[in-house]
Order: sequence, then C-alpha cells, then structure tokens
Amino acid sequence: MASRSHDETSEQRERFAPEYVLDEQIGFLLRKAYQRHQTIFTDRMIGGLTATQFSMLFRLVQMTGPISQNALGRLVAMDAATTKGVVSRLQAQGLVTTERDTEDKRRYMLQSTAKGRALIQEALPVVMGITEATLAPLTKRESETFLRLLAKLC
Amino acid sequence: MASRSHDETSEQRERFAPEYVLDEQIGFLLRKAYQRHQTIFTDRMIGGLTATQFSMLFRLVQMTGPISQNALGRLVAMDAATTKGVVSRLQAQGLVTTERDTEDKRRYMLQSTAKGRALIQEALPVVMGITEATLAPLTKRESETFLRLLAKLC
DNA sequence: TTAAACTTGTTTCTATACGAACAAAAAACT
DNA sequence: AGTTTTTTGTTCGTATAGAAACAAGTTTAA
Repeated sequence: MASRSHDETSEQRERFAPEYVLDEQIGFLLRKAYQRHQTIFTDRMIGGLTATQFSMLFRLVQMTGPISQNALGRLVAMDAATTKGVVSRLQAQGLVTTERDTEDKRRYMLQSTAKGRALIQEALPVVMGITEATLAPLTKRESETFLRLLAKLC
Repeated sequence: MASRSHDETSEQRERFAPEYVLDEQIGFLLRKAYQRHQTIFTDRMIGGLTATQFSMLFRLVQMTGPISQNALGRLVAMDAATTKGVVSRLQAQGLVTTERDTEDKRRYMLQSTAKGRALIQEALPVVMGITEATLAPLTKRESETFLRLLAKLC
C-alpha cells in the first residue's frame, strides 16, 4: 500500500474522470494569467488605453506610412469585426485618423495623429513596468524560458 | 561593424522607443496564445459548451453538495457579473439547477443535473484532446516547464 | 440592540472577440 | 469581356470580462 499515491475516493472518481485536474489545464491557466495581466495593465496604464488599444496604436505609430484598417488588424491578431471597434474608439479619442484610399475605394487608410504618437511615447516606460510586474513572479531566467515557449504556442 | 547587430534604422527608432518589441511582450503573447486555445476549444467541443462554461460546469459536477452562485464563480476565477451570465446559459441548457437557500435568503444554491453530469463525462476525452492540441507545439518536457511557470503567473 | 460593514446577487455600461451574412470593389480566371 | 473569387469593411448576434451602482439580507461591532 505504501507505493500507492491515490486514496479510495480519488481512485473511485478516476474510474469515471481519469486524471483531469482543471487547475492544471493550459486553457484554465491561460485565462487566469491573462486576466491578471489585464488587471495590472488597466491599473497602471495612462490615457485610459486598454491593452488591445495600446497594441494597435503602437503598431500604427511604428508604421512608416498609412495602412488599411484590416491590414493593421492582422498585424495585431484581431479580426475585422474586432478591429472596427478598436479603431473607432482610437479615432474617437483623436489618436488615429482614417481616410478613404483613392486607389482602392474599399479601403480606409489609417495614420496615427501627433497626439497618438505622443501618448505612445509617454506610455512606453509605463508598459515596460507592466511587463515587469506581470513577470515579477518569475526569475529572469524563468521569464526568458517562459516567453520562448509561450511564443511557440501562438 | 561586424559586432553590431543593429542597423541605422532600428538605431534611430530606439532613440525614441527604447527596446520595446510588441511581439515579445507577455501581454501580447498571452492574448494570442489564449485566442489560439479558444479556437481549438470551440472547434472541438461537443454540446456547444464554451471553455468558460465547461470550467464552471466541471467544477460544479465535482462538488459533493450544492454551492452558491458567487462561491462557484470564485472557484473558477469569475466575478459575480460574469458568473451570472454563465450560470444563466448553463441553466437555459438544462445542465444546472438553482434553488433559493432557506438559511441565507440571498443565496441561490446550484447543482448539476444528470444531463450536465453526462455531458461532462462525454466531454472529458474531448477536453483532454484539446489540451493536447494546444500544447502540441511543445515537447513533453517543455509542456511541463511551461505549465509550471504559467501557474506561477496566476 | 442598534448601527456599520460586508456579502450576495442583479443590472447597466463599456470593451474585447468571433461567427455569419452582407455589399461594394478589386483581382483572377476563362 | 464576362464570370468567379477574393478582399475590404460593416452589421448583427452571442459570449466573456470587469467596473459601478444598487437592493436585500447577514454579520460584526459598538
């Protein structure tokens, strides 16, 4: 009996539910970790930018020229419907401008405004702190390992 | 010059945006990895259960007795407002029953139905496959490392 | 015991996130 | 040229997710 790690109760449970521990599942943990990060982000970010809005605006600010709405969405892994909402809110805050493309009349070409670029500059040290705070439970070495493996899961 | 890893362009960019690569940030990667998992989950799951609904129903099925709505929510890391919606949808599908507590008249006590329990049993091999598919880009050893570190970030 | 503080659950608001259906325009193909 | 397919963007519906404000009931403390 000394070699058996399961008691009668879990033994019986596993006859029906073999070895599925919710708190160890990748999906459950990803949701919780993402939630924690979102909380940290919302608490610290300036200008009322959400994490999603920051990602999109940051990408746009880094562009050399204008880019279409859907193309920008793809660069930050958002589908067209989601992109539409995020862009609208950035536009409403005066961080982004949209203009009809003359060549392709379906397209809206997006550009960041001076206000948008200034906000990103101001936010940079803040988001670095957010990254640091999110990774705080890990050592430097663990963080590097984690990020490397996480990137493989995307 | 051979020892320098940066070209003129990135050199100039970093004068304003020091060393912040969006695609390497924990928040950006967590969102993408979570999205990928959600896609896998939705594609494979039976009974139309979402990942969130599955988590909550699974927890409830594992309970020995009834539990209050908010308490169940806390067990799966959902706030009261979110819990309310998820429970309503589970109830609408006949997977869960709610009953007023006689002792504490604020409370709704929840219990899984036979249908709910049967669905969880049927879903178990499916969700194991989902976990496996999500972790497929990693080796066994990498998966263990990743899950250990991910748990620390929750 | 009465008042203050907390808990439980609800509703409303805002913000992702995606599927599906759609119109308009562009591109590819026959 | 004319047809088919694809791309771009929109709208609608559903599902998390959390903040805020609220009512009702319970617990704690003075």
